[in-house]
Amino acid sequence: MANFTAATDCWFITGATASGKTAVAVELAQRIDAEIVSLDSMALYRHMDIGTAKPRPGERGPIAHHLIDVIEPHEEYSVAQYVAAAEKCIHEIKARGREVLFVGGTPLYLKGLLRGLFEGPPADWEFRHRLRDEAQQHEPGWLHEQLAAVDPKAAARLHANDTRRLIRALEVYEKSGMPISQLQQQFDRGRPADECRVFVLNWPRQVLHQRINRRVDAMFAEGLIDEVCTLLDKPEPLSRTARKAVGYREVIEHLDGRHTLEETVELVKQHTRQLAKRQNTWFRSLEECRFVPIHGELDPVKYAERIVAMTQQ
RNA sequence: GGGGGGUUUCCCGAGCGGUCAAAGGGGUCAGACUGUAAAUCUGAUGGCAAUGCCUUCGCAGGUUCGAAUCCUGCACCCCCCA
Repeated sequence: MANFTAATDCWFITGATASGKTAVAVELAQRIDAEIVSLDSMALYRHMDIGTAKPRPGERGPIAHHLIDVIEPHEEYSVAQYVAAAEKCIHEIKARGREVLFVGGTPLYLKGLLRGLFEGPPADWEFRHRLRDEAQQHEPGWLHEQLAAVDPKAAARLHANDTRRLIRALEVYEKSGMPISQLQQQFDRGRPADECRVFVLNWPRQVLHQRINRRVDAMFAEGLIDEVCTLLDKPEPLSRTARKAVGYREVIEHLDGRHTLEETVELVKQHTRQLAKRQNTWFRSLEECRFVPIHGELDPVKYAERIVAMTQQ
């Protein structure tokens, strides 16, 4: 049985990084009388503008945007916080009588909205660090064995090297007394694409790569390096998420003297392509997604209208 | 001109007579992913009619039952002396 969530009847425009989501979304929002909610784990951060390709005020048109610039670069965040914040947005926007249009390329957040999250304990970083340190004292498969003892079903799904997920599974068991495998069952069931409005802008791979390359060059031209310097000058250190964002991580390494500027630009392009690839793996795996093939130059009006038409068939 | 080091599979780089289609890393391809997700983890990666066959370690020869590994010559690159 498919599950219903607050986002079940919302609209979504997603797709790999640099696929032109913002432009299409602004056109679509005007046609369906929607407000936009960002579906992007990095646009949440204030002061990270260039490297996240955050839609600038000028690109947002007359449309209200939500969940952009809501946390500081030193703050940590989580899917659960995101989903909670997004559901609040949904209720408020609906109360104003408008449609809700999610726009962005963070597939985990997408899945969380579409299928809901299980009620679990929040992250306990002290616990995680302790477990991680303890694991390092033991043989490589130790964490996996620990989990297999309390939650064999979860252990069977996780690779012995998947430290992060093994630790979270143990954390859930420790805090709630329940095996994570028992709590997280709703996530496997999706809804058929034609019952949803989840649209994935889908470019031929080579063209997407060209768009990525051009965008990365533009980011450097617009001052990505200065933006990173400003972030590093802040009294609070960057959060682990912010620090590892594509574009930021490489520039930090460059400022550290690890790569030349030229190498850095190339690395950012390469890592952005890899990100796009992983995003597409997600979209292929989610039955809710409908792919919108893009040909030639992106014409936002044309594709916004095409998407509206797709929902009227 | 003399002496020394080097040339390895897409890239970097180990290998220094058999167990080598060749470690490791990168890239690429594919997959996973529920409180870090632009993160993290996994698998594949010379070719093929594929429990085997064929091609590959700068080029051409040679030694050997057997060579990426030893010898000879040639080409290119680097370093030192002149």
